[in-house]
Amino acid sequence: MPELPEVETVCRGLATPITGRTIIKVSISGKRLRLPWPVNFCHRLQGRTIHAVARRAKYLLIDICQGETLIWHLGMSGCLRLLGENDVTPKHQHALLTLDNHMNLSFDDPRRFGLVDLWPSDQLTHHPSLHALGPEPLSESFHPKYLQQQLVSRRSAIKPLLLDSRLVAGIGNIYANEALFEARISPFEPGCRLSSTQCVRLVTAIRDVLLRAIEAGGSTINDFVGADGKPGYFAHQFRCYGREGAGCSHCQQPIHRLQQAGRSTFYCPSCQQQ
DNA sequence: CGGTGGACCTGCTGGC
DNA sequence: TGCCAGCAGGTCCACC
Repeated sequence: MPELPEVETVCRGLATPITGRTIIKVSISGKRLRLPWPVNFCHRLQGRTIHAVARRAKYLLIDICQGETLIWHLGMSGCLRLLGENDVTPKHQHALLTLDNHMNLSFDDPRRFGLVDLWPSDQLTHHPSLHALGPEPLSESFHPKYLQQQLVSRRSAIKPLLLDSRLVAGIGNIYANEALFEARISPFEPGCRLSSTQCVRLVTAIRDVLLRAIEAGGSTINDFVGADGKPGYFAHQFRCYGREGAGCSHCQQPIHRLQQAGRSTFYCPSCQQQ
């Protein structure tokens, strides 16, 4: 579910309502997520005031003052949202943070691929999950020349390369497919064979697709909702992802689907030729 | 070193 | 209706 635009949607949705609030009570399911729960997690959060909410790649960073930051990853199926006192408890809720205005920050994650960690704020770049991340795709450091430099020695196909967070952080399967479609580049093209023109088109397409998705509040496929519980609407704008057999919006030829490095790749064989 | 495939989990869908 | 296979937005690790 959550790729960069979905995490950005959650981040923006949480920032105003929770910044400045104090955590008065914490409970967890105790079920293991991708990492074990931090030692004394509940106790360490109680009484702390939320100072800021930010995003890095697909990680939410919640600064809880006194020099510590909550690192929160939603995995494949995680939802982090605000619930009122009378809202129904989600079926797979693993953490509940009660704030001093009696709102509850609820983390629900059926597949338990999510990650929660507590880390010194001034050491965030050394966190094992954050230290090797490449540039943010919406930042100025992700530009066509950078991309081409990174690809010059990479012989594998461009699609799986876009999912490598060391090269560029936060692009997932949906937006890799959509960006390559928009740039009219074959997902099977070896990275090192992309021309500088193609790199320009690809960087532009990645930015465009991500920005349009953020504007639409992310993509809801089965269950994604923002911090306010509302779904995202970008799935309505998918041009290739999940559209196997449907007509390409440019040439009307059917969209194909293949497995590539274990993940589904959707593409138009006519518009995205090698 | 670079690339692939499996593992981690649960839930949904479609076919029989 | 019920069972089963296949699939899913992410990341890490072992293996070639």
